[in-house]
Amino acid sequence: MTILEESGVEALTLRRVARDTGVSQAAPYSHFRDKNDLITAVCLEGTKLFGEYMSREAAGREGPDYLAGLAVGHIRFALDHRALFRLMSTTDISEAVENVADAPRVLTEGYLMLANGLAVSPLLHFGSEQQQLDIPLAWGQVYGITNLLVEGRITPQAHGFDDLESFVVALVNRFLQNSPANTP
Amino acid sequence: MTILEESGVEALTLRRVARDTGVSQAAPYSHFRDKNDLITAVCLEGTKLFGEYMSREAAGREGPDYLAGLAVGHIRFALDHRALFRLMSTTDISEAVENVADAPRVLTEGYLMLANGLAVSPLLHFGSEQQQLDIPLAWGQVYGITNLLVEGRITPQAHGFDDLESFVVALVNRFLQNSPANTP
DNA sequence: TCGTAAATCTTAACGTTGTCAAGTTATACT
DNA sequence: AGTATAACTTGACAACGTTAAGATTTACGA
Repeated sequence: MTILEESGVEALTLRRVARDTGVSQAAPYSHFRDKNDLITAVCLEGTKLFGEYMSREAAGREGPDYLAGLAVGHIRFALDHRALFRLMSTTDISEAVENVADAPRVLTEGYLMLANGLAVSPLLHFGSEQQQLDIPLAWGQVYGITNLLVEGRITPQAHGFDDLESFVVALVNRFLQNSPANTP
Repeated sequence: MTILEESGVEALTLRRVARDTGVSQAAPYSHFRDKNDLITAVCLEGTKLFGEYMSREAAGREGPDYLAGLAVGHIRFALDHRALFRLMSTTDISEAVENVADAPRVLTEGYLMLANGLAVSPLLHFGSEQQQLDIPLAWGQVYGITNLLVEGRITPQAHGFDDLESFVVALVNRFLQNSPANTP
């Protein structure tokens, strides 16, 4: 995970890991089935860190603020660990999670934490049959903004904001402002 | 681009391209500076196709429907060409675009077409100073939903829809329903 | 028409990677 | 004490990106 952030994805190689550990080229094969297994393990680590980011930002907040905190944590994690986030976005760890002891904990952290946060947010206290659409909608909103920021396709500066924090907060407020719970 | 869709990204190799063309291993270096140059070229091709998808779906529509068409085209392209979409999402083609003759055309197609579509959509006819936030918000919404669908993290079935089309239409309608232009 | 310059291709080689096979050491348990 | 299991080593293979040196084709002006 250190390699990933210092040298990028293309440097995350089995031989490099072995070299950095001061061990021989084929040694990692005693710990990982193949390279994909290494990547999966890194992604599982990332999932925990991801959950920590979101928990930290959302802690102590309530209602819409809780949701905003999750979004800020989501985006901050992605920007602090771009390569890891990209890797996690395109890696299927579902079959690996089934073989992990603390699978439920891993699952409730990370992405599903956002879904859980949505489930208890005032965004859904509206009673419409369309309300279940708000879960993928809000999830996709955060996920999409995160991706656009990570890939540099949008920037706070291009929209008249000095720092990331204020930009994200403005976006979240604008998003929540549009939600049916706040426009009855 | 055919290789990409039939065998995935890891199969998109200079040597494979040479082999499939019936030419020798180093021949591609007469046409591409390096592998990254190959990828960039493929992404440029993809950008045109991307624009065609969105144009096709949005053609003949107006107002909110135009925006919905763009979204459907966006998502349909990504699902029809997953590997290509993923590659395009994580490739910076900005410096390549500057050296291409029809740069403006390429730019207005693809991602920026969505932004342009937003600029003329009723979503922004509200006069608020926050309106400029709606561009990244709507862009991120479509982009995020697309990613979640491509990576299989959400499915139409999981939300009670039979096919993709109806699911996307419902999402877009729900999204537009929440926009300030429609909740004055 | 001929010759030259550019574009395109070929072969050969280098270093790096993922992966496997065989054998070695160390650790732990009966 | 002996053995099984885990962790490691060396060595090798094919495939990849990339470069160098040279051959071939093509186009085009003298």
